[in-house]
Amino acid sequence: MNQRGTDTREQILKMGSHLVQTRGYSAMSFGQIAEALAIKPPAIHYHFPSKTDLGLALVERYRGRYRRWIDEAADQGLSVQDSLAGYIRIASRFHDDGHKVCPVGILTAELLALPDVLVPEVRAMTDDLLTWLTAQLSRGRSDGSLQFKGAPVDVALSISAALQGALQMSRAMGREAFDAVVRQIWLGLGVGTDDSAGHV
Amino acid sequence: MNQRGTDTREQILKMGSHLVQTRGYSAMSFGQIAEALAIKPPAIHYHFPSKTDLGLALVERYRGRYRRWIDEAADQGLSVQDSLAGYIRIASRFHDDGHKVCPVGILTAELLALPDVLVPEVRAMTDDLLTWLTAQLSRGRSDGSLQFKGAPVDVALSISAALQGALQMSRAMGREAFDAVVRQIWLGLGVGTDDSAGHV
DNA sequence: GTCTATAGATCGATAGAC
DNA sequence: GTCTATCGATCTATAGAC
Repeated sequence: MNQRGTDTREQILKMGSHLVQTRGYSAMSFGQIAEALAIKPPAIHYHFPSKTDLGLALVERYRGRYRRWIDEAADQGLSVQDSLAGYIRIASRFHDDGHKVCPVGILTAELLALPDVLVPEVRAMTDDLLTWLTAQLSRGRSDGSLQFKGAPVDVALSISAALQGALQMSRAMGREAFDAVVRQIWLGLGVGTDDSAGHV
Repeated sequence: MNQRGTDTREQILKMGSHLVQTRGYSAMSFGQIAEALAIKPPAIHYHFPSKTDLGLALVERYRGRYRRWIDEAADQGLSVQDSLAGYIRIASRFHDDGHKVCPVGILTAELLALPDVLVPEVRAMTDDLLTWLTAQLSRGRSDGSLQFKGAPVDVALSISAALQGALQMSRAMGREAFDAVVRQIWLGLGVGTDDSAGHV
């Protein structure tokens, strides 16, 4: 209820999310979060009893935000191409925002070092993403706005894997690497390279 | 020179490589390596003064092994398709060997948490991979064994990004996820789905 | 080459004052 | 809600015996 407290909890989540997407879950610590928020590490334990609890809250937060984004896109009645462009734009913004990577990418990369309770949550988050993307691809093939070979679920897997890998590799190879992968994604969907890739 | 010592150094590298590809560089520790090798942590410092030195040696090892693999493939005069199948098979074996991921994938995912001196080495390793793959794709397009849209370097980026992402995601979604991405890669290269994906 | 002993830092976590 | 104080574990690293 307390205004300050609620804000601190949110700031912890925000900083935790930032650290996960930049340094990874293993390299994220209460000390780093506390320093950034100008509080002491034990204060975090009041909001999240353990690091595992914080990790769980972060994954739930990612899932919630993603679900909200999906609902908004549905409410706006976006075309398949615009929906996909919006999805790709999220990844693009991750890169521009301090070379962040996809939460699914970093958390699956670290999966074997994560607390056990986090694993099913990461799986569910990945599943959310794939279910939505597969539905969009099916819709696009049906309405003729997309042309591609293979099963929609296979293409959804390929696109999300490529985007995650591209975000990670572009840290070493630069933004052009990410843009190149986006170009190939649109090419593979039979969509011209005009502005479909979506600029900011 | 000492036989035991040389062997220990090699075993450290082997275990370190395993830990990097399963848990990540941040989560890899001298303690874990020492325990697996039935030695004490300080013994590792004799072979590698610091964890950074071990990290550097591991990246050099990855690069060396990859270069050797490339040379062997070149010596055997493999076709483009067989070369690509071999490359994909490496990734496939990673997954089967304890759900390992691609070293480039995990190290770029953790790049912002790595010691500075490791960054250019990871970049060079990534560049090695892309240079070879781009050359293979160009050769395949020239000799007519591959058909694809876009620049060879863009396709190389897309394929390697997709494979890295697929290895990571398949930890959460199972091997079928990896196989699906491999199918789409071959489809995108205009190659039938016969045995080109390479079994084992 | 590997050991014991030890240092110093950081980590996640708890108790209890305020 | 946040603090100080403190704990035990783990981590990287060094010194010196064997």
